[in-house]
Amino acid sequence: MFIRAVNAKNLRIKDIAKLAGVSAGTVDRVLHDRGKVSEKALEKVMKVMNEIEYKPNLIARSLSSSKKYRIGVMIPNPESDPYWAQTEQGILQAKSDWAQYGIIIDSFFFEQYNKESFNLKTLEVLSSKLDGIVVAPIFYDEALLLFKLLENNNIPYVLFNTNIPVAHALSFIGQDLFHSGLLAAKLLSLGQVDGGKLAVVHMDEDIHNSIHLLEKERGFCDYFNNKNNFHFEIQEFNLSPKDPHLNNQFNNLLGDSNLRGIFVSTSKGTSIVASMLENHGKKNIGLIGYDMLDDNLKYLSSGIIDFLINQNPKRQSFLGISHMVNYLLFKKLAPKTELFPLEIITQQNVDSYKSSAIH
Amino acid sequence: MFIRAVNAKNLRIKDIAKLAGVSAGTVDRVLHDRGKVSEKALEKVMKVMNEIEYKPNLIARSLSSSKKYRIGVMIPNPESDPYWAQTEQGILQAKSDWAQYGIIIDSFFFEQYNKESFNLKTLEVLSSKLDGIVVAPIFYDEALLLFKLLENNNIPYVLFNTNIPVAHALSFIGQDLFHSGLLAAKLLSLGQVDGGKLAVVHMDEDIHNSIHLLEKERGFCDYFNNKNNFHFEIQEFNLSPKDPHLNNQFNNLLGDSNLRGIFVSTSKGTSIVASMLENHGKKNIGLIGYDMLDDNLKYLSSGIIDFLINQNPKRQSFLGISHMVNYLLFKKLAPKTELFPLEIITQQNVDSYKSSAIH
DNA sequence: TTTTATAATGTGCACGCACACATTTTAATT
DNA sequence: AATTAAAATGTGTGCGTGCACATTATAAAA
Repeated sequence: MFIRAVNAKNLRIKDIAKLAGVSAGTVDRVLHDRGKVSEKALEKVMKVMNEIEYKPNLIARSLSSSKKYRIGVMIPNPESDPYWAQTEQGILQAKSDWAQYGIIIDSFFFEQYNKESFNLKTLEVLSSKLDGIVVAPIFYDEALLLFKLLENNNIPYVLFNTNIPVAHALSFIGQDLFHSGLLAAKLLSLGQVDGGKLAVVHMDEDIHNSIHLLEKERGFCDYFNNKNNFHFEIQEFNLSPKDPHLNNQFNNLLGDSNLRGIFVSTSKGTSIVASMLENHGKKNIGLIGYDMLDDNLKYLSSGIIDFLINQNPKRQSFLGISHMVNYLLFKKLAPKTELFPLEIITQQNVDSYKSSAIH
Repeated sequence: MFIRAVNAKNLRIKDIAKLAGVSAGTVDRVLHDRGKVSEKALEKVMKVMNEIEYKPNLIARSLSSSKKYRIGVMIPNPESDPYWAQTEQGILQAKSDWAQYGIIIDSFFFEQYNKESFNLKTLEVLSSKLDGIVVAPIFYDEALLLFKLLENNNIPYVLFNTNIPVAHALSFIGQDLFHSGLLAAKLLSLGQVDGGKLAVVHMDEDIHNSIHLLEKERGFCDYFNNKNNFHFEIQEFNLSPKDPHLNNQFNNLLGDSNLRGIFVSTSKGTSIVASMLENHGKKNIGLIGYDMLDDNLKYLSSGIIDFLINQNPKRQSFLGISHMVNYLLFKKLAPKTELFPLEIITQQNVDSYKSSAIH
């Protein structure tokens, strides 16, 4: 028969102090490990702490400290790409949501295809005296430099969109790209009775710098390697939207009468390929791409795009910032990696996603 | 050239008082419409309020009032159905999340197929002096009675799972069931080249009381009505898991060599049908059902179930409670209806959903 | 023992708001 | 003009923490 504070509720620091026979100040020092506590006192407080499950009142805590935190967010210029425009939506949402908690959010836009601009922004960020950074580290080496500098200055940071596992980030928010490609393969092969040719299209300025796109391709191919009942030939295309020969390359690709389906690894590329398909009047070629951008939705509803995989850029940035806020404000640690579900968007459920407030 | 408090930030009640030339008490009375304010003072305060966009510090507010709110949650007994067990997970999550904010959550379980038990719980809830109710109102008439009583006692309530639009609920959380059925139809017809028979199976004790299941069926049929290139015959089956003739009825259904696919409208029914299919060794019949219950996931990974539509019971209850908390604690109004996206679960993305912390 | 440095402990205020209560102003009545 | 009631306004305290600062105990040196 032991006595236990089962219903232990609402015990304040003051109560702990009384129970331990010390002052609130001493309890505070123990709680925050500030030192200057005798062994005897420490023991007494610890004993009470173990008996009573103390849960600090987070509201009181954040009111008391009521520090104004500044968070910096680094993403590619949202004006240059609708994908990043959606990311910015999440930032703006977070901004207004957290404003009342004294959180100030500053955005830093670099150029999507210009590594040097990332370095420039890194310097800007460093000199801005921020309390935390949330960043989409799309340039590997440049990001490593950023991380090193942040760590030197003891500034916590959160990653999203692109994972860099060697970083000491508080958290990463994004998707499992291998499985993303795998899923695309499955969806593209649905309803395909006999084999043929499938194309993987990367529409990016610099594919060799984009490990994440290749990861999607790897997943895509993996699906067919494990299904020996399917007989598909898979071909990779690296296209650049600025390439003057783009049209020729497409003619090449779409001219193949064996072509059964196309998987596009980027959101912006998806609508470009869709428009090409539309122009060529090819309606019987499957098309899978990424994200609920306006252009993509248009082609989805007209049936040219069959499926979209939603990467949820808006929610990624929003959650990244929220994790940082929770860390700064409430000292709550976010999960080290938070992988978003691979959401499948099709004509029939697209509206349910569009209207959903939780996205 | 007008002067505007654009950067209006962090203005406290005290500041408004000073600006308006009154005391903080007067501002407080205006803010909360407590009366006892002269016209002159009211005008002065209002003028300042309009110039400066006052945003109360919600943290300070909730600390100050620091009332202990009690919320009641009514759902069917989670032990009788894994779907409701997941719902309970959301309740438990909310319970631990909000505990530190002084929110107390009490659960009230009624019997899934017993309307009278709902009435009994209604009385219990009423006598429990709760500050808000979150309920899955699966019995229409009985729920109306509950609502009436709650309204008489000025107790706010939130609905989830089943919508009852005539209620004056703060909010409803759930899905658009018509589109849910529509989506099921699309997915089931994927890869079906020629026609055949499709079955809609309702596995419920009392289908006539379950308008929501019929809504799914309506959506399902609607898909084929709009696609005259498909030639499917659709047949409806109302089965009860307790029916002694269940096996016979299944033999009847599965014996039909024209059967191409089955759509099951409930989560529990999905695994039951799946097990029957497995027993009959029918692997070429498409199967679509609901929710990521353990049994369903087993059949999904073995390929008997092709797709699951995720209703997200856990998140529904969690969000329902969160809406109530935000209303009580911060006076924040939730959207009148919050429709969850129709999430498509398949072998290839199921893991990304299972590991996702945001679900 | 007295002095002095240092470690340990305790006290009090601010954070912004809500609400109770005290005080002052106004108007009505004698 | 004096009294009184009511209306309007102002003041102060608590909510639980965090943190700065004041105070006390302890031990070492004189």
